[in-house]
Amino acid sequence: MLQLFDSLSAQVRELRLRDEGRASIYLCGPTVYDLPHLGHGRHALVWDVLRRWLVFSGLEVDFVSNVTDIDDKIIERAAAEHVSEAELSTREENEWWRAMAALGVAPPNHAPHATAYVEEMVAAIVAMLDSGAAYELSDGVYFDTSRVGDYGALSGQSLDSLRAGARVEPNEAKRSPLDFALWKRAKEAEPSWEAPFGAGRPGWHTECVVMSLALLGEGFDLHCGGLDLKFPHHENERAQAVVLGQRFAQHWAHHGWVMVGEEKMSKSLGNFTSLTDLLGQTDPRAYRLLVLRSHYRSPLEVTPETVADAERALERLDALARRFSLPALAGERLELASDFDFSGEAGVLRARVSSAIEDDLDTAQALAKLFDATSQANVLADRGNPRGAAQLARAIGALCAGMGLRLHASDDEVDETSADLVSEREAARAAQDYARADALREELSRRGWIIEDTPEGPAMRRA
RNA sequence: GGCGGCGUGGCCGAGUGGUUAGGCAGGGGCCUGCAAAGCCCCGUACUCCGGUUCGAAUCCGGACGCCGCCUCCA
Repeated sequence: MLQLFDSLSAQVRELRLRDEGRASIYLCGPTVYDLPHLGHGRHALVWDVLRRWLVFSGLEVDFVSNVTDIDDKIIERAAAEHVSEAELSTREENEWWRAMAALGVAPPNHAPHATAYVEEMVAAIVAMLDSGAAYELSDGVYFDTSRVGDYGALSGQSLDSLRAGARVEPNEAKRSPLDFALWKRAKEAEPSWEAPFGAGRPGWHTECVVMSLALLGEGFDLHCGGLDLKFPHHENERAQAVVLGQRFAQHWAHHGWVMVGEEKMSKSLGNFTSLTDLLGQTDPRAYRLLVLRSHYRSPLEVTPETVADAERALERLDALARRFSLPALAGERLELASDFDFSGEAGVLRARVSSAIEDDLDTAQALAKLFDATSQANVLADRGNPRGAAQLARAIGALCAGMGLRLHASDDEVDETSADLVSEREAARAAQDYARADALREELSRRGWIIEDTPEGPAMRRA
């Protein structure tokens, strides 16, 4: 079973499943007020890979990822654009799913919206008020962090040291600067929901704890998200679960940043590249490859150079797919190992890749094994073992698909004119008119085709 | 100030107490009409200073540099 770093115990340990054969995972999703950037892309890809691998390995996976569709940022942005909050969040959410689809990220089994769970959140807040873990101020309801003895456990800090580091809060009425809003009373013209403690909207931290428990139940297996969510967001979710008396996530996992030079990419720093921009000019699989070949907890540098590097690396795998005419493992369903033949060398490879991934999601190591196997398959084919080579190549394709990376054999439709040019070139070559043959290859190149002469004849692919 | 992380060959980027990471780029060769793809060979890295050890880039201590969280953030 998978060994995974757990942020709460601060060690790599086995991901234990509450229900045998079934994993329950919650991933904090986007607040939809702006375009997703490369950091969100990494976030989605890292956990998509984990999820796919579990499915590939034969587990049922309940994967829940929320959409925050009401929040201060949404209200601000909507006002600035003179559109309704709903209009803005719908638009941006569509953009999000478009980007996810382009990246090949499988949709969650559930994508709960904050606005659809307000009733449940109100009930939770009432319970916290009743138990004295929450208190009311003029502008809303706040959580009393002093009520949770081990507040800070997730971030490895004590209440005192957190308090010492807290910056001055605008709301001086809070009992502690660490206390956070469970409910914000509505100001003029803001979207709001009725509640016993006054009309308003839920705080962000309440949404995730309520929705994860509602959909996955108590003691679900894994809660994951970006490192920046560890504190305060996840800490606060956990604190609420504690005072609500509900068993919460049994394992916490956080992934690292996308870096721009020496800085974290973030919306606040304004140094971000939108996913839409990247996907417009790059094969999305190259970004997945880039993410896969670094460790999920390490910072990852994304520059035009590293992206181009990944594109060329991907080309090596695609070349393998072409050489062995690997079937396109397409389709919306997640791939299953049981659909493939992993006997012999293929099984050895599968074991290597599995043990790498199960070692705290060491996809870089897994990929290294796949590249080794790529050489191996090519060598086998070069040395007269086409069957062994093809079997290994199929395993490589399947294992890549298990991580969500689909290799492309060339299945480009060759248009009639180009096909004629290819025939002409073959004729020229047969007549040893190489000047003519090269001119035709040049012509095909201008038409966007790369032509390779193989023992089986000319092979065409899009440049 | 508190907490956490990082520093690897031209670039990206894993990992590890002694045995090849991997990719990309580069050089040489084979194959090819020439290419492409593929194969073979080549660089011999781990911030610095101490220490532990038969042996450390890997463990310990220190120094320097950098990053992040402590406020919204994947």
